[in-house]
Amino acid sequence: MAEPKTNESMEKIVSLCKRRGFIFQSSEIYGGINGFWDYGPLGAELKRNVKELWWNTMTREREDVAGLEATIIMSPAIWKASGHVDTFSDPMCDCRKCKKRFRADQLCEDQGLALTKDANGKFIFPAGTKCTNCESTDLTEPRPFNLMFKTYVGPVESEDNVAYLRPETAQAIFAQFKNVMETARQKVPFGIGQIGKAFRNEVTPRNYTFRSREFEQMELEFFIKPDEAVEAIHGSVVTVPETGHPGEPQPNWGWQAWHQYWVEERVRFYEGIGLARATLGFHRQTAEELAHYARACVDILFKFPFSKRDENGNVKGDELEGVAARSDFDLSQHARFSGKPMGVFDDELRQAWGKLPKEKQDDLWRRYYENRKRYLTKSGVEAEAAGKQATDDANGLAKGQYIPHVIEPSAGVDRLILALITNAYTETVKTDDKGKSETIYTMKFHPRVAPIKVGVLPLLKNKPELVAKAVAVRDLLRPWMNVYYDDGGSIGKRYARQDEAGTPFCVTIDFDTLGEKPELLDTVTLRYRDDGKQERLKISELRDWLLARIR
RNA sequence: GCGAGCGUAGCUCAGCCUGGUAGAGCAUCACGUUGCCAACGUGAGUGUCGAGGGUUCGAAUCCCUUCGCUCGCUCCA
Repeated sequence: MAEPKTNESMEKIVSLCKRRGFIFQSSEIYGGINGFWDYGPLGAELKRNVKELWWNTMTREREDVAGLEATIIMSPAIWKASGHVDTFSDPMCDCRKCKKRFRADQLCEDQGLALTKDANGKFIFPAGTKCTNCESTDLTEPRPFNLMFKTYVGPVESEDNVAYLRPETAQAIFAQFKNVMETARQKVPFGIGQIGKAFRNEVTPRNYTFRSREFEQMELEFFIKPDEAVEAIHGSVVTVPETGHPGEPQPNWGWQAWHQYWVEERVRFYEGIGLARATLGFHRQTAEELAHYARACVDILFKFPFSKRDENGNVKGDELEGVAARSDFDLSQHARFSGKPMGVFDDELRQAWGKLPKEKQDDLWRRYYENRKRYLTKSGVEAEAAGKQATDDANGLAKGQYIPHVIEPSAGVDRLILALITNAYTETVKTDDKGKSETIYTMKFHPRVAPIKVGVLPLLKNKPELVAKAVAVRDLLRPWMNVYYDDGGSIGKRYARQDEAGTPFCVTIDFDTLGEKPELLDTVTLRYRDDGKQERLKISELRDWLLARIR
């Protein structure tokens, strides 16, 4: 296994990305804008390929997932229900003396004080508030940090028409859950997939494109039955080992099996586009890290050049994707805030329930009741109302009704692009006959994601027959894949150019193609990017040969 | 947001200390050449030296502000 690349190589990677047209800084001619990035010609192709592979794998090739493409600006009520309006606007302050940063409300609380607001809604520290680190009272005034981009719908800027650019794509899926389920004729368990832009006003965009303010997500919300329903129908809920792929989905899977299934499915996806398991890392969130409603969350990490080493010198990696088991929190929140029912009716559950012995019914009823009550209480519903609502919910379960739970594999496209780029980046030192050495760069992309699939090159450009034949081969392949034709400079230089672009195959039209050796008429030289090896292939077989390797 | 460092051609960088209106290598383009891995020849283009302001007869060079990048702190639901 290759050693994780170091931070020095990061600078060279950034430089190559610009030089070859993978990634540019946004608005560069005006001095740039922090946290925003553009994809150049090669980057745009790479990203399209990745998104298309995700879309195909997650939706088209599955019976149980449907797609969605929702708007970026949605009703602000969505962000109240999701909790983003509250958690994304903490007041922050800095200590001018020791330079530590605090959440202003927590800082006050730690000292038995309370943060207040003045008449204008500005946060005010109570007298005597000091830094808990160095005891200094020289604190900057508390400023609200809103991590959501704000705008106004309609031409008048007033508090009544504030809207936000979505900070994640997931909520649109929950909001359209019912519509999608009905029109796609799906039944739980099923999923809704979406690819789209999201925006976060990050405090510090860092590490090249890794943490950007505008970014793209590929998210699946996979809706499953609550474990109590599975147990009612199948007698028990099967659990699977916490490592390894659990195999094809089974009807008696509970959230734990589905969660493990999606973690492993996602790892397969990454392996399928060239990220070996050894380049990935995993982080299973601890009970303290988990949100109160979450059952589990496994982050899939990639070992970036900038990733930190732990005390043992091991690189853990940074997050590409989080696979979260989010219980029924999201749909429940939208049911409460919108007043619209988010539950589903499950005939199989209704019939199975009727055949259960009384003790089993009571046990399941009680457990479902407790879960619902815990959720409602945690969400601030007062005890009596929560008890009543939970009773209704548990009675609903007995009639075949429940709010689906959800497993959420949520991936960052731009982070994945950066992972693919750093993973592909390879330096080779080459020494020529005269002992002069130079470093050559190869982007070893998996053919499935490579921006250019094949370079088509006439051996010499001053031989019209070679050029004409090469143009014909280019036009033959063009409807099927991204082809790059190049006749500039020497053949070696053109190979090198394609190596830097990460083109997995080059096809050279030479004198044998024209029939200099009659038995080789209409064959071409096929050259591999990674080892420079060559073989001969008939032009008539070229298209299928390439398609088999790039799909 | 705080602190430190940096910003000169598409890329990597020299020049800045000790002010006198800009250079190298690579890359790019054209023509020629080239019988398979960055060959060669000739020619061409490119910078308001990140931006704005100040000091000065004169600023890439000194000072201030600002934007961007890197690192540390912080943040990352």
